Amino acid sequence: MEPQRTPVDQPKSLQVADDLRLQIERGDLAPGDALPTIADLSARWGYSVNVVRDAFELLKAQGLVSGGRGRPAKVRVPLRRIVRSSDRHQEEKDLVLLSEEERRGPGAAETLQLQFTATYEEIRADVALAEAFGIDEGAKLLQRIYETTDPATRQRQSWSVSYLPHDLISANPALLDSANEPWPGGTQHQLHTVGVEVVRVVDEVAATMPTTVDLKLWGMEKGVPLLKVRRISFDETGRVVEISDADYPADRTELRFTIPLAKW
Amino acid sequence: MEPQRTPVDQPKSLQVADDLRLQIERGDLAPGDALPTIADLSARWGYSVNVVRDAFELLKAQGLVSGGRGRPAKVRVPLRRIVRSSDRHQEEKDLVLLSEEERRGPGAAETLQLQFTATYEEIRADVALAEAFGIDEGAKLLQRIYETTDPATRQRQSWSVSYLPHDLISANPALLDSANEPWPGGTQHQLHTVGVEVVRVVDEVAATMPTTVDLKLWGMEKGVPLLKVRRISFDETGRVVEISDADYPADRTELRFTIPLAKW
DNA sequence: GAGTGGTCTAGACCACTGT
DNA sequence: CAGTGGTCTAGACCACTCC
Repeated sequence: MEPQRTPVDQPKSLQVADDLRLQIERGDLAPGDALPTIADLSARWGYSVNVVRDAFELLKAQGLVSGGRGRPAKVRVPLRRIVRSSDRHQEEKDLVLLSEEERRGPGAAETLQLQFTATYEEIRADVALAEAFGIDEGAKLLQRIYETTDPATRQRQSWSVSYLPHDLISANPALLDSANEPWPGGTQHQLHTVGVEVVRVVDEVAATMPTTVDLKLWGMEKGVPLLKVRRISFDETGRVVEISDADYPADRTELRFTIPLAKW
Repeated sequence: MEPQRTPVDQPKSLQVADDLRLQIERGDLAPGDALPTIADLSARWGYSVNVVRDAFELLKAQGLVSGGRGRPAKVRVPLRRIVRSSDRHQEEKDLVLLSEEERRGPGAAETLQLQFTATYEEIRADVALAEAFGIDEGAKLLQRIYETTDPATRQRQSWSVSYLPHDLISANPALLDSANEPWPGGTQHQLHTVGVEVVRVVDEVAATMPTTVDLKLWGMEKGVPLLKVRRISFDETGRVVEISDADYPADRTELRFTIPLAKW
């Protein structure tokens, strides 16, 4: 007989992590349940405590476990997700963002109200923006930064920058004043007041991991991606009239796009 | 004078990681550049090598650094992203998925061809699916699993399950045979052959971190989220005619939704 | 205060890459 | 082969939570 090879030869920390992950996926460990302690697992497996700690860290990076520092590690319990729907193409108006079902369902008592801030600034188009708009570099743009926060948890729910060509909107000075936010009807309405009609919107969706800075800024836990949406708005002539970049934490956000289909 | 408090009191591993991150963000370290070696950084900071290793691990989890095992760690170089566009609501047809610009741009010589597999199976609706479709639990469904792979890198590019109520489509036996994939015109066309017209599609987009299993399955690196899309298709009567769940690796995928806007 | 996880050290050994 | 990062140990100390 040949000596039996170790079946998989996985690192010890992976063995421990996978065992716990399977317990979580099977439901043996339910959301909110405390994991066995590090010392416990260390003794049970006969591995160094650091091995178990590495396993915990891996599970946190995978978004399966939360906790720490004095508290036992727990199976992460999913947060309620706010639905960002393309039906209302007016992010500024999105102070109540729950879907119909959720608004009518249980727990709708505390009608989730998000705190809202807007900051305006006039800037000059850099190369990237100039190209995206199809305008000259250095052209004046109105930059607007929006941020929504859940007052209950004091956690940021969204952050976005949007750019509007200045000459598009200078006809209506009210548009240049952030004190008018939130504008009823959103950007669509704002542009309408200066004779621009948005007829098409393209959303590009990506996801990345937050940096250490982001984690603090958003009050996120490790293992939660950031959803990144670049929205480009076009008017009837195909001209780009607004570009916005928005970030949403993936554990509190669901993006919903409703698309009417062309008939076959 | 009071003794000066340490300005931030960050963990050493965070100090090192943040310093490297800033160098990357500033461009001092460009994509593809090798980071200083662990031993090097350890000596320079006067910290234990394990501290620097923790820093590297953090940067990998943030998707900023790739590498390891014999090779020096390097600043991650962004992959080319395949655009999944809502314009073509026929994932089965999406064998060429590059955007217009990319198809015409440089590097379009090797017209990216994805390998495609489909697996059909008849199943019974569980509680969740029954509710989602608004049909009885235990009703027959056609389950189709699609997978696309980039033959060049042998990496999986997408994976999806879709469900169709069996009684909807049994009128056309060809629909039950996976040998007919990829069906020209996709699900829309397939349903059309049995008199069903899809008029509305709702895409729900979320993002999570891949588990250890996913990492191997997709050949992904740490620090890359998975994009998850649930697509629900409705016919003229508002009935749900198809549900599909698709996963895409966020480093190789961009989702694009084009939405025609209602006039103000 | 007892118990939790988080950080860190010093040092060992290994797997892999390049030459 | 030398040099890289990956895994692991044994043990120390700390920050925090809960009783």
